Amino acid sequence: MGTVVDTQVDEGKDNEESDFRNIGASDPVVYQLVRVEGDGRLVPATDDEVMEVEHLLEEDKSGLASDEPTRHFDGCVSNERLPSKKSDFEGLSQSENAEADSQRLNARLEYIEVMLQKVKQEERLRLSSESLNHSTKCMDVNCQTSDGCNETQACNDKLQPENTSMETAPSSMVINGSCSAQLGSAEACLGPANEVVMSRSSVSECTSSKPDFSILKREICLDNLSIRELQEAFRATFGRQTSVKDKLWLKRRIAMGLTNSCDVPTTSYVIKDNKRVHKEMKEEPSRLQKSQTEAGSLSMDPVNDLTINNSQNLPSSPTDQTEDQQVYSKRLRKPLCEDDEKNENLQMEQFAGKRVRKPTRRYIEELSEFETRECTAKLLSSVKNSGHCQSSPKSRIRPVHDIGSQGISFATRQDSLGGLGIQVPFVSRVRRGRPRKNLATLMNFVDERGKRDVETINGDEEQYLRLEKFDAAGDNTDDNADSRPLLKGGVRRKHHRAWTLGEVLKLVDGVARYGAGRWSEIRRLAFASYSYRTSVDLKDKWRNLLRASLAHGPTDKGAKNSRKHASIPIPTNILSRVRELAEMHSQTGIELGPSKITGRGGRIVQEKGSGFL
DNA sequence: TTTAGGG
DNA sequence: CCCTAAA
Repeated sequence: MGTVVDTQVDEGKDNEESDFRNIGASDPVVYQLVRVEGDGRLVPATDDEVMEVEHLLEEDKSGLASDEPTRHFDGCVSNERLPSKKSDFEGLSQSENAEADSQRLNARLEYIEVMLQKVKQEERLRLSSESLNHSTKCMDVNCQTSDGCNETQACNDKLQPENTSMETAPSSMVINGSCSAQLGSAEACLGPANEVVMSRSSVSECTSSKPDFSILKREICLDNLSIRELQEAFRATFGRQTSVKDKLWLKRRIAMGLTNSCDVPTTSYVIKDNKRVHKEMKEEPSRLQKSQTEAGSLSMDPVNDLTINNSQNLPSSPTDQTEDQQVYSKRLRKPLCEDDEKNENLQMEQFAGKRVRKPTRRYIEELSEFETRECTAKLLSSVKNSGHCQSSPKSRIRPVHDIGSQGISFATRQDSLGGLGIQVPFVSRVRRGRPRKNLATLMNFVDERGKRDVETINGDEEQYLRLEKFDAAGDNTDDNADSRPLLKGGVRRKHHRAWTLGEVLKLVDGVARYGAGRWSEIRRLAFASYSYRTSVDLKDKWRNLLRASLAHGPTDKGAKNSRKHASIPIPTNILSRVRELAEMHSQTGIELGPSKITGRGGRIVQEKGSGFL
């Protein structure tokens, strides 16, 4: 048994790995102190490892332990990369520190324990009177399955990590079919450890004998707690009341508080270079292992670790699906009874996937505020997401289809939210305009030259640069202007594309040529290369130009670049030209009604031409 | 679909 | 930029 926890370190399995370590000021890998049975010493272990151990413990406890599990375990572990870091840990006397730490923790836990007990009681009474449905059921199931199912599935998960088509999904899925309840609950035991159990406490088991128990040997299975209990725990932990009713939130918070760390189990993904990288702190080892390599490259700094887990941005490729499946199955750990009406909130969990940062309590609390806001702000409703944070009954039933159903790919961008540099999903707006409807799917593959336009980097200079580019490159076919997938019901907004001087010029020219109002034509002819500008855009822009020109100086001399804010300071000359065109147009429009038509040939342009050009 | 306007 | 009414 004890051997199990053996944390071997492989410093630089591969370069990436080592880089990862070096770069990250803080280690993204979560360590838990695991008490090695036998000598009782504490050793740091990754969640994955703990997870492994858990199975064993579980078995032992249940007495059903057989050699098989162990065998699996060994196999798994040996294969794992065990990314534990020995050197960086807590200094030399890690075990000592650990001891002290865990003691403090224990104290707290005990307190909470008491509180919970109390609440439990009440809860029970209440429940009994209500003739519980799920919760009770769940718990029961939990008991029975915790031994057998658990390990079985766990092992399966590991044994066939790669093999994950719908059909071959881990046993859990299969089982799910026959008795979804069981499955869900079965995971409960594993779940706690992975999901929201405080680390740094000796690993203990979720006893099957006490399914109903949230507290087990220094470990609290928050998963099994009711909201109320969680709140209670929260209070115990933070010393203040909370009205939050979101279980996940509470659990996370509590876990954070107890562990005094932000390394609360949460899955997070990072999308990088069109590749989705998983950063799973407490997920299946094999997966973790795989992703870590990639993840490593991403974590240039702690901040990067604060990535939010969101769906993939690429069209679901086979691999993606596979991965999702896996994740999905893993996620099953969540007891059914948890789902409740909180599905929505569950998604918050993903945004809460912040890590690696000074785990001060203060931070934790602040974070909570932040998260809350953030979550509500963008409720990612992709099923997938919900699947990540927790499996909802629904998602459980239809794991894969969600990918397809959405058919939308997500991209992430660095969001400055809270200055945390969080990865948030790109919410894109499908252009209503005709141009790229169909391109949407292709967009992802289009190389993003146009992307450099990305949000006016630095205003003016950039603008001008672009102008030049425009002249040089002439046509930058970037159709994928907004390859930002749209969020389900979210606010979709077309990627804001600042107008470049070049565009403005073209527009003006176009107007001069074809006349204002013939936007579609202008667009077609003059903006052929700017697929992202629709006739409406042109129209709007023109309107703005006009407004600007008239505004700051019909006198012509008005302000040159009285624009202090964003966009391009449109050169006065252009503005005046605009105004002229406008005037001319109004004239021609009214008086030269017919000429307007002929204007095409006769070129009202001339007039304007004389003025400029 | 394209324009024109309001938001 | 978005959304819509009109054409």
